[in-house]
Amino acid sequence: MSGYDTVDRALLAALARDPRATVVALAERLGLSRNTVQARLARLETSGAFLSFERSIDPAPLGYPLEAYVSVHVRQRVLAEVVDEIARIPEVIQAHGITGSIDLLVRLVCRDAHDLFRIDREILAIDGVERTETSLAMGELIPYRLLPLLER
Amino acid sequence: MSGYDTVDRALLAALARDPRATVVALAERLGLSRNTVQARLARLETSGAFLSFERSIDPAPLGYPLEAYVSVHVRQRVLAEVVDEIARIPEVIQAHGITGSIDLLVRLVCRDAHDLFRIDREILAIDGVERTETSLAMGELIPYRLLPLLER
DNA sequence: AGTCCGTTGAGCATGTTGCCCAGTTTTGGG
DNA sequence: CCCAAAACTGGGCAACATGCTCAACGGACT
Repeated sequence: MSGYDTVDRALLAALARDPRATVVALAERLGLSRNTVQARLARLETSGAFLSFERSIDPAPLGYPLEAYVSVHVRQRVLAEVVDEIARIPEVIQAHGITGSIDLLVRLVCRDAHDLFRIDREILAIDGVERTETSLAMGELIPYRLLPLLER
Repeated sequence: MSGYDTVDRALLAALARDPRATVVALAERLGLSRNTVQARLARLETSGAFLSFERSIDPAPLGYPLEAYVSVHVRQRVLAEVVDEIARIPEVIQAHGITGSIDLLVRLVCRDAHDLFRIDREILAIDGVERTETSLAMGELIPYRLLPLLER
């Protein structure tokens, strides 16, 4: 299942470098035939190698320049319900269940600090939420990247 | 600068729903002329509305099914150096400087729990790192999304 | 030997892209 | 209120990429 061979990784790396690259361009860059690249790309696509395109849209120009992580402690029994409630908040863009003392790590974007407080209160008001801990992301010190992993 | 009008947001939403949609398809879906859509798309692109394509590549099939967040406490003076060192670890896919007691929130992927421990030790060994707190992401309870924000 | 799989080169119809232009509508400032 | 700038529209066009098919070649494995 996990089996990507060297060619697949090279293809993904080339794509990561230049997402707009045409199939023919990728083919000659990798020294492969256009047919091969097309087949492999199709296989990668259907095998689910690509995530939603939403991840590539920058929330900042939309008016949400700030990103924050909110750790949410939840009464275990009602975790599912709490998640449902949190999912209703549009500013929440992702949430992970995590190990450790914290139950939920919620990732959200907001317009400003005031906005963040509002959303935080909204989460706190949810039944089953015991405590939250909000951390404002000040800067992306290491910008999202996958190339180091692809190039190994 | 932040100014996206209704049409831009609709365009982005349509794109988020169907990333492979052709320009003509988007045009008729929005009831606009192909020329307009093409112009707006070009403007969005050059204005930096889109982030790197790497974000749309799933690390899991690459052999890294696990994701983890590591909170890193750093001696303030050497923050930059610590970030440089952490950036050398290929499994690190992102890092934010955040407010609160924690200095650095590092996001990484790994092959398994053993792998995670190894990387954690690697971070701990960096000069200037005082303490780390590792949380394994158990599941994406709310999958990454931007549509709720686009649709308002 | 025989079979399967990935690759290659070729070809072809179709659709999309990127660009041009002129005319019309909408927008915002004076 | 009017004018000018900006945005939108419809049309057209050449170049190109796509998706698909086919036959042929090599390597790996039974």
